Formats: sequence, structure tokens, C-alpha cells
Amino acid sequence: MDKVRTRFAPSPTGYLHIGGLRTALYGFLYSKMKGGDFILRIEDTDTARYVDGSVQIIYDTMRDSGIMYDEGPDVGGNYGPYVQSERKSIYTEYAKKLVELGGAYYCFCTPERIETLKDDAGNMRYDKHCLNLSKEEIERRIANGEPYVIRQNVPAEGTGSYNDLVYGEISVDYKDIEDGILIKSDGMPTYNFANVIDDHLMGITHVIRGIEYLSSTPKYNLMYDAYGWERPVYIHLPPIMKDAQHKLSKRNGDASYEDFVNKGYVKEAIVNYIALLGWSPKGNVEKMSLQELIENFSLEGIGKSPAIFDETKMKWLSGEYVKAMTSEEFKARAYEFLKKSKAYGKYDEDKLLAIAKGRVQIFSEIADKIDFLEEFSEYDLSLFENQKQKSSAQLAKEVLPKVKDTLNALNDWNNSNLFSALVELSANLEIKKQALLWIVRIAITGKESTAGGATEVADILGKDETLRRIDFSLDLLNK
RNA sequence: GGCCCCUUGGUCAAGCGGUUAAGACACCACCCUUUCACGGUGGUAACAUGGGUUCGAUUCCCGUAGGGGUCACCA
Repeated sequence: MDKVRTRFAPSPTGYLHIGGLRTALYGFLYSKMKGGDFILRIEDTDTARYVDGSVQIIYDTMRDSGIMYDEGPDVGGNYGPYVQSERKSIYTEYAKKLVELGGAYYCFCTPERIETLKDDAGNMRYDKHCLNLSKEEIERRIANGEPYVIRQNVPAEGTGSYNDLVYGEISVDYKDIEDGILIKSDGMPTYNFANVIDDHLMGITHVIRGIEYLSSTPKYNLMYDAYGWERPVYIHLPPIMKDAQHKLSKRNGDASYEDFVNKGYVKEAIVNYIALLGWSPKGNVEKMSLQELIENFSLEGIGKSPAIFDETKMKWLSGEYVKAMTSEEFKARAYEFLKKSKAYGKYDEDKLLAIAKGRVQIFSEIADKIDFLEEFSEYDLSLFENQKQKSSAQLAKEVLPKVKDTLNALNDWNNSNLFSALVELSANLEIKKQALLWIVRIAITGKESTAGGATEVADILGKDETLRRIDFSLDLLNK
């Protein structure tokens, strides 16, 4: 059996959206699962829609996400060039051949005439007006410099069928397919033509793409058949939705891979999550590395119905990756986000990261979690009142001076010493340690809840600042 | 509108004629706990609808409804 070759063929129109990335991912996973090759091809035949810099975005996104290709414009390969605009002469050659084979024909109709073909609904069906032009007339008009296109010659009758590996048997009547343009008047091919020629020439065995091509595939098959080429296996993918009605797209302002990375999502989690949109693994394990995805991927697991993108679940997955990181890893990956905190530069970085890790799912949440350290000011004394912990402002007033003495006497200022000293104090005072620790935490933070307990926070603040804040709170209490 | 496709909890989804209809996220409760978070336990919640076929339909067929895609010198 031939080596499996799949491809991802985006057009450089500005960005790589989530849906596109998933298509790339599935193509990548399938080829790797089969020990095959994954190819990147840039489909830039529409010069009008070309956006500068977007090819680079495609390269960067794929590399960054780990969806790496074996062949492509920037890595080379034996089937190049991998950019369609560089393959113009190839398409011209094959278009002529298709005309000779009867699968296509020259058309000189003006846009004005085409306009008259539109029906009430605004839909246009070309009427094969130029189908039977004589060879002489064609040559004469081309020599005259008349603009022309090459159209596909779709049979007037019959049905085109194929077996999609996800959607099953798909049949479309030829009478419902128009004689679409294969070569535009500027000499460039349309997607409809270029994709067939390239997929064949590049030895693509499995075409994995979005469902929008499901019903136009029969016309591509017509070309494969006309050339006498073997048709590839088709695998169409259900769309990723923003909600029940709308596809996820940058045009609607929906986030791209890059945006999510900038928001602090763990990259592996993004890839992991989109793998799960439209595909489900055999077992119940959802957190999977790229390598595990390759090992577990299967066509049978691909669903047919649209999947709504759920950022909440992706965030959860991101959190799972954060939890699995070592402190060093977390520091390396989260550092840029730590800088955005008000507390950055004022305290021990490792301790800051330690209280953030385990409390954040995405890196951008770090600042929110530790900013409280720098937000100490006058606060509501009712915070001392806590039924469950059995604490009150009155108790705080009595106990805080003793806390001060205890902490003042502490030589080694660290979390565990702080903790045992305060627990001991609570025992001497015959109050619950929960009550004492609650009071201390409120006194040094002024916040109902904080990332980190009383002693963790005191450890980070340091002795001077801790004592200063206790004094501040005592003043507040004695007012 | 024609054609193609889709339809299991709020979301992702398993299921592939007989099940108490998995699991995950989210949500709620309780437990653990130095607040928060983590973790643990438990809970609420679904087969769009009407006909068939069948001893028996979530599962197969047809219709209806809803949704998506496509009908470009865009991909």
C-alpha cells in the first residue's frame, strides 16, 4: 500500500483560524499515525485576497503548535513548488490537456452576458454557450487577444458519488453542478482546478478538509476520472462553531490560536482541546500530548455534527497542563505574565509563582491572583467577623499585639516557622488556630480571600512589612 | 429557493436493536483545609418531532421541524 500523504492547504488571507488549525491537526495526526507524510501547500491563487505576512503567520503557528510538516515552501520536498502561484505553468499545461480530453473547454463569454444568466434568486448557471466552439474559432479569438476562461465540462446528466470516510456515501446530480471556471482570465487557476492538480501531482492519498467541500467533491472526481487518475480518499470535517448558528471565525472577532497563546493558554492545551472538537478518543482520557494524540487518533472517532467551541473547557484543560508542570517549567513559561503583576519586582519571584501555580488555569490570571499583595489599605473591619472560624474584630484587637510580639521574636522568617509559631500561640491563648490565622491574614491583607494563607503571605511580605501592616490594622481597630 | 449534510444533558461527547443512556467541562451540595484554590464524594440535567420496520427502537427507513454548507474569474 502507498505511503499515506496528507496535506494542509490554507490560503494566505491574513491569519490561521481555529478551524483551519484543527484541519491541519487532523491531517497531521492521520499521516503520522500511519507513518506517512504531511505536506503544507500555500493556496495563493487569489491575488486580490492575499494579505502580506500571512504566509509567515501560517509557518509560525504550525511550528509553534507542533503541527509540523514534512514538506512545504520553507522546508522543501520532492513535489514542489509548494506555493500555487509558482505553479502557474503546470496548471496551464494540465488545463489544455483536460480540454483535449473533453473535460473542459474555452469560454469567451463576457461578464455582461453571464449577468443575464442569473435567475430570480440571483443564482447563475452557465449555459454551456461556448462548449461547441470550433477549434479554428478558438484559436482565432485567442490570437485576437480576446479574454477567455477555461470551464469544466460537467455532464448534463448522471450522478457523481463517492464514499466519504466520515459522512459516508455522498451523491450529487451533475445537473446541479455548474460548469465552473478552472482557469481565470488572468491565467491563474481557481481552487477547484488547482487543488485537484496539486493533490494528484503531490501524491496526496487522503484529502482532509472542511465540510464546505463535501458537495463539490463530485466535480473534482470528474477531473480525476477524465485524466485517468486515481481518486484520493476523502475525509470531510464538521465545522467548529461559535454558537449553534455561527461558525467560529476571525471575522466575527473570535480568537485565533495566537490570541489564545497571548491570553496565556498553555499551547499544548489549545492543540489538545481542538483535537477533541469533532473527534473523540476511544477511552475516557482527554488530556493527551501531541504524541499521544497521534497514537490514539482514529477516523472512526470523527463525528459528523458541528461542535461548539467551549473556551471554559479549554481553560480547564490548560489548568491541567499548568498543574502538571514543574515549578521551573511554570516559571519559564509564565514569567512574561508575572511581569504584569503589581507585585512583580517587589517580592521573591519564586514564592510569588508558587502561590499562583495551582490557582491559575491560564497565565494571564497570575496578576489577578497576586496583585492583592500590593493593594493593602484601609479595609472594612467586619472582615474580622467570621462565624465559622470563630473570629471577631474584638478578638483581633486582643490577639494582634501578642501576634506582633511572637513574630518579632521569630528569628528564621519562613513559612513553616511562621506557621508553627502561630499555632503555638493559638494554643497558649486557648483559641482555635483557625481563628488566629484568619485574623492574621485579614490584618496583613485586608482581603476576604487571598491566594495563600496567613503564613504564606507573611513569608512573602517579609518581617518588616508584615509588622507594619499589623500595626496599621491595630490602629484601625482602635479607632 | 435547488442540492448536499447534520440533530443524545447548558457545552464536548460515548452509544453502533434489548444499557439503570458512559465519561468530561460547567453548575449545586457535602467533605478536606490556614481564607481562596486544589483534591475527594455525591447530585441536577439528554436521545428535536410524527409515522413506520421489529417481539423490542436513541440506534434502521420515510416525512416534518430546526440548524449548517453550497450554488463566485474565493478558497
